[in-house]
Amino acid sequence: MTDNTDTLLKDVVTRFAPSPTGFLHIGGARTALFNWLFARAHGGKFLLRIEDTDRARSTPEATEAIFEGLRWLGLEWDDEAVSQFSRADEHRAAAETMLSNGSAYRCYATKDEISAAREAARAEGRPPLFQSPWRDKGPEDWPADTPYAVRLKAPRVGETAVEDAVQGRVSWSNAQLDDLILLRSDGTPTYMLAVVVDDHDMGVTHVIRGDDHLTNAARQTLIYKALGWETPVFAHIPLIHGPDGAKLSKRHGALGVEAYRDMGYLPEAMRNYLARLGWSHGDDEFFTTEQAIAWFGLEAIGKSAARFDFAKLEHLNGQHIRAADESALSEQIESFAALQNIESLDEKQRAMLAHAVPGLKTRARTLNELIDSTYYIRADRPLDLDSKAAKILKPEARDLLTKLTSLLQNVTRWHASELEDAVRAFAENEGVKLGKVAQPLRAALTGRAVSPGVFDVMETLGPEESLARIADQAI
RNA sequence: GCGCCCAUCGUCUAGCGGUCUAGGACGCCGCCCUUUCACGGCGGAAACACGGGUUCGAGUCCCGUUGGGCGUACCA
Repeated sequence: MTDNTDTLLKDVVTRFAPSPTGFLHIGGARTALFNWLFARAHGGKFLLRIEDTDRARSTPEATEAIFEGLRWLGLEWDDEAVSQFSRADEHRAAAETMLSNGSAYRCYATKDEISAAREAARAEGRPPLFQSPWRDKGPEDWPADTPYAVRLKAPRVGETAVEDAVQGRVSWSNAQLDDLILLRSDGTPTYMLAVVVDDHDMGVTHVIRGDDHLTNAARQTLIYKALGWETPVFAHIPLIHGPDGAKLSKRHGALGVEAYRDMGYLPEAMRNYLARLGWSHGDDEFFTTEQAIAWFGLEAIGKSAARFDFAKLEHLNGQHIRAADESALSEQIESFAALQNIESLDEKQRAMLAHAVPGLKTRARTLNELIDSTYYIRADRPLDLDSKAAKILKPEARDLLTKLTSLLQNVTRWHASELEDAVRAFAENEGVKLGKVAQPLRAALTGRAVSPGVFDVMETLGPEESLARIADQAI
């Protein structure tokens, strides 16, 4: 049983259609996630289409970055990714159909004429539309050997409405919608045409995208009508803004998803955080991807833009780190370290890591912090002490360590609890607080003033290494 | 300019006319736990943008104002 009221939807097909002009940014990732979640929630398909019709700006590197970003996020798409550019023939054929059924026409207007008309309209406070004089012309009027664009013959009266699954019914007076270009004068299809033809041919049932496309939905509805096709369900989701409420810019969140990977965020945490941005399921904040799939529905998507908040992402990431399976987390730590060109662990250290992970993971919010906290495992003797650790190891502290050594050598079972008993007894004997000996121990053992419990650290390190490190600092 | 959309704590949000002296989460503050740092637990400060309606009753419906966002290309 799920919360989805529309589970009976058959054969759901969603798609993510980025243009390969840069990395996969956070807004795109969220759009992809919603499409993926919706498809998975209904047992449908999640398709990927690369909108590469702008040849000048599209690059194969960007396409690869999008693939990689999606894979890292765990948003596997079904079927092969479609290149929109490769479908230009189909787009042109659709334009021909419209030309022949009278819903499109040849327009010979020049760029200058068009912009002059728009300027004039704007100056008079009218909608800045270009009303082509070629709209009602016939073959007898067409100039010979002159390139022309193909325009949609959009209705000039009445209104066009979009029944949007998240925005509700939104309508425009047709006087606001102009005769958009279908085919450029060089014969190449425009985005507006290509999207409609591709979504139709790919069998897309639900178009879930950013609400910056809302007006396009109205324009595209006109094209669907001209072609005699049924429109898909539209769902325009609110945009993500930067922390200052303005558009995401490079300064804050407009980073590629690989940047988040490099900052040490877990894919499952990203999915959780991104899903929660604009969508909600009651008071649930922390959830698994399986739960998100079970709960996801278009009706629970809000209408207002959300700001990206790193602090909350970090908190959620910490929660996912804590919830992560420990052996899987150990592997993630190692591959993340490799990514950062950190020397890989030897067998002994790997065993230590496995032993230490439970104590480490409650202390880290990112993989970076986790790696940092493994310093004492990867460090070679003698350890580099950070400034706080050096401060702790005053002469009297070193003196205590020296006294402690023989006692430690006699501990029969090298386990945290026995070690704790021994050290506590020692502190009591010396008439000092436990902290007076625990802190120097920590500094000697880890080179830091902060670490998991010292007795756990000693257990992880084992007697030989522990005693050696203590000896390094003892007097 | 024209069109469209949005508006609950600093942030993400719950709320779908009465159960709201507005709930949760992040962040912040305090206390507890404690060998450090975290984790965890407990408590606190913190919001219905404003003005009109409608209604017995409005955070919830309507209108306006203000603020913000998006669109307005032979880009996608």
